[in-house]
Amino acid sequence: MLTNSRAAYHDHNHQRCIDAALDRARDLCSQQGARLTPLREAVLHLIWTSHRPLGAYAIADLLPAATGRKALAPTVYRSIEFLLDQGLIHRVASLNAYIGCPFPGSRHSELIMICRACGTAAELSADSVDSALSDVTRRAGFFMETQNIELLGLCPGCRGEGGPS
Amino acid sequence: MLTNSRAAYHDHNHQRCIDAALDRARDLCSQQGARLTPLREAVLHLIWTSHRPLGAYAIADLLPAATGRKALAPTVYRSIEFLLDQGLIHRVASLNAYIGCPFPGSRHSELIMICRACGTAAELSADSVDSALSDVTRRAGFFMETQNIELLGLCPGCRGEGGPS
DNA sequence: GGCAAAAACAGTATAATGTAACAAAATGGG
DNA sequence: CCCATTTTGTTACATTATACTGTTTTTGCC
Ligand SMILES: [Zn+2]
Ligand SMILES: [Zn+2]
Ligand SMILES: [Zn+2]
Ligand SMILES: [Zn+2]
Repeated sequence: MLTNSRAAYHDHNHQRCIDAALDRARDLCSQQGARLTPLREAVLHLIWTSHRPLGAYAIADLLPAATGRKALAPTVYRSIEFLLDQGLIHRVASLNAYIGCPFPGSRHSELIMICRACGTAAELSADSVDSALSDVTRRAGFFMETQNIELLGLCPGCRGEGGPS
Repeated sequence: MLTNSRAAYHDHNHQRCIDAALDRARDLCSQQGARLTPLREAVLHLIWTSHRPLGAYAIADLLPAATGRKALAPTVYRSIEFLLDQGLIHRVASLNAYIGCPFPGSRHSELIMICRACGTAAELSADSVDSALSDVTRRAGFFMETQNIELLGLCPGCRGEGGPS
């Protein structure tokens, strides 16, 4: 089981998350011959500002303060497309928003747990889920290629405060 | 394992799918004291026209021919909201579209298999997936409430034609 | 360095999806 | 029938995303 839930859901030194993500991104891009330009890196940095998915127009609003240059929708979406292609971020379809991938480069299933109270999202990849999915879909005659799993619920912190026991 | 993949992915008498869905809808709504008005029933009927998810504006375009009255976005979205609340349809977030639920009324996980070639979507509910998900999310400290699983791949028909063996 | 090709970026306009707010009509119980 | 509630119609607008055109920047090559 591979997950960043520990960091996402508890107090932690988030600067280390950011630094690690940017380091991984630079490594991966140079390996792939992909160009992590200042703009793209700024967008990735913004997405990693927190563990909450960030929308494209929110990124556009935040970019000027981060880079000094203003950015309109197409510019932001081009960067997002690049980051998606490189596997550095994921799109959260149910929120129309984007979240940094904590383990890019490694093949992993895409399962996102979203807290409905605080909005924090953590990613999780587990063989047990993957094999259960492969198994039942194959029995249904379906050849699964990609998966998009978005779970809504309560994170450990928000569960304590007035949520279920 | 509960699924409508057999019907969705193979030749079948689709009129029976439609009739059965509308019958179930009428039953459930009368049980719940919910009002399945002509408009709402027409929207449900349109969504059941095929096993491909249908967008809200496509429904708006098709409604006049189906009912004689024109329908604008808010009207369509209100009917959609009603049908979602009653569990008669599901929203497919990755497509911004809506699909009829083949087993409304019964508690079931929401797992949709979408063929990227023909667009057909089938629903599947399996205990093995549910328990694997509950297990790994609980271990991650997450209290799962609702799930939205959208799988992309190839249906049996499209897999044969030039797809993988 | 100078130059051509490719890539990235900027900007305008517009498409597609979804919602807020209020008016009008239908429904159903006294 | 009369009133309260629900449903539907209508206008306006918000949000998310893309098509397209031209400009700038970068890159590889000489
Ligand atoms: Zn962090
Ligand atoms: Zn990931
Ligand atoms: Zn059918
Ligand atoms: Zn269903």
